[in-house]
Parts: sequence; C-alpha cells; structure tokens
Amino acid sequence: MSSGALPDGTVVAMCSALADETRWSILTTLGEGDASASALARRLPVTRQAIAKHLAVLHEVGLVETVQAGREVRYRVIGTELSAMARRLDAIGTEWDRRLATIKHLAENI
Amino acid sequence: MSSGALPDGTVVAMCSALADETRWSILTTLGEGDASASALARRLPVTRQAIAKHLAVLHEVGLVETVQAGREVRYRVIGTELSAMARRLDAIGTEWDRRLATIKHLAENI
DNA sequence: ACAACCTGCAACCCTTTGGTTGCAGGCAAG
DNA sequence: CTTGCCTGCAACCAAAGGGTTGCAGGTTGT
Repeated sequence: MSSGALPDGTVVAMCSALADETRWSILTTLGEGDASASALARRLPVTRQAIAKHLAVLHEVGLVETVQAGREVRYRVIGTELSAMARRLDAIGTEWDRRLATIKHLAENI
Repeated sequence: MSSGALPDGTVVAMCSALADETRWSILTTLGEGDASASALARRLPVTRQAIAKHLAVLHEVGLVETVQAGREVRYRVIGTELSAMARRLDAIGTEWDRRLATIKHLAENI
C-alpha cells in the first residue's frame, strides 16, 4: 500500500527539490515563459551559477526540461511529474484521515 | 492565481518537512497507529532525540498532532494539511501543462 | 520510597547545501 | 575577425540540518 506507481525515493527527491524558496522563484518565473539560466539570473537576486545548480536539481527530478535554442539553453517547466506526485500525496493524506475516522467510529460504538 | 488558500511559505515548509527519508519512516510508522517518541525510537534505527526533532518539524507544519496519554506523549498523523497541499501542487502542475498545450496549439495554427 | 520509564533541553560533530568568485570554452552577431 | 554573451567546471565559504551523547525533571508502578 505504501509503494505505488512511482518509486518511493522519487517523492523524497521531488519534495527536496521543492523545499527551497529560490527554486520556487525559478519555477514560477519559468511558469510565465521559457527562459535561459542567464535570463533567470537577471530577474532573480542570485548568481547565474547558483541558478544553474538549481536548474540541475529541478531537471534531475523532471520538473523542467531543456530546449536548445541556438547558443543558449532554454528551460521549460513541466507539470506532469508534479501532478503525479501531488495525486499520490493526496491519496496518502486521505488514507491517514480515513484511518482516523475509522478509529473514532469504532470508539463511538463501544 | 499563484496565491491560494494557504500561505505560500507553507508549501515550502511542508515540502521541506517531507524531504527526509527518516521523517517518511516516522510518518509511515505512525500511519499504522499512534505512537510515542520512545516507541518510535525502538522501531527505527535512530535515537529518540533525533525522532523528537523530526516530530517537532512534522508538528510545526501540521502533519502530526500530539495526544497526552498519561506520562507519555503519543503522536498521531494528520492527512488534512497534506491533502490540501497536494491539491494545490496538482493545480500548479496542471496549469503548467495547460500553458504548454496552449503554446503548442498556437504554434500549429500559424 | 524506589526503580523504571518517558520527556525535554543543551552542547557538540559531521555532512549537506545554497551561494559566491574565478576561469576557460563556444557560438553568434557586428 | 573580433567582440560580446552564454555556457560549463572547479574551488571555496558559511549556514543549515540530521544525528549523537549527556544530563536533569516528572510519572507511573511495585
């Protein structure tokens, strides 16, 4: 029951990727349109190299994909993996609450 | 559109809480039934103090609640917050893919 | 009353990680 | 061709985080 469609370590990896404010800034910025690392560095208060590291992390868990555009590498945000994990988290949370409800229901019928 | 029902920092905090293997071990163990910190320490390969820290983190983001049971403090896993964030993440991911689809659709109609 | 158990707080260590600077390479436009 | 911009790699730094040991305070049970 605890092991679903996507490997268990994936959830931890993706949550780890999402556990950073700067990374969310990058993601929301990319949500407004594809951009290169340098372009992101101009709009955000961090260095290009820092952004490059973050993009590497995001790419590794499948939250962004790269698109070669001439000499620059544009990054595009992908929602599929995120939605997949979200559905799984929702299922886990629901099961926890369902268990809770069952316990309380049993307690009332004593 | 980017600011929903729950504050934005909450998502980062919860993802940060979920970005640790040991914490997931604790959560899944609690999923099988409430337990105290010492009880968890017996079943998991870490110290009770380490578990106490993790439980504090989980408690702060509302993933667990405490129940005083005599001299011991039992912890209970809560799914509501998790499901709420999951739904939000799903919405974000869906919107990203929707934007992508719109771009591609526009590209075909040139 | 005494022993056993559970809790909380504090100090400490090591690893991870977010961020920086610096440098070298490659493609594109003038 | 040369200048500018974008990329990649490496070294380095400081802060955060996971984990441990140690100690003191309360409760329960015998």
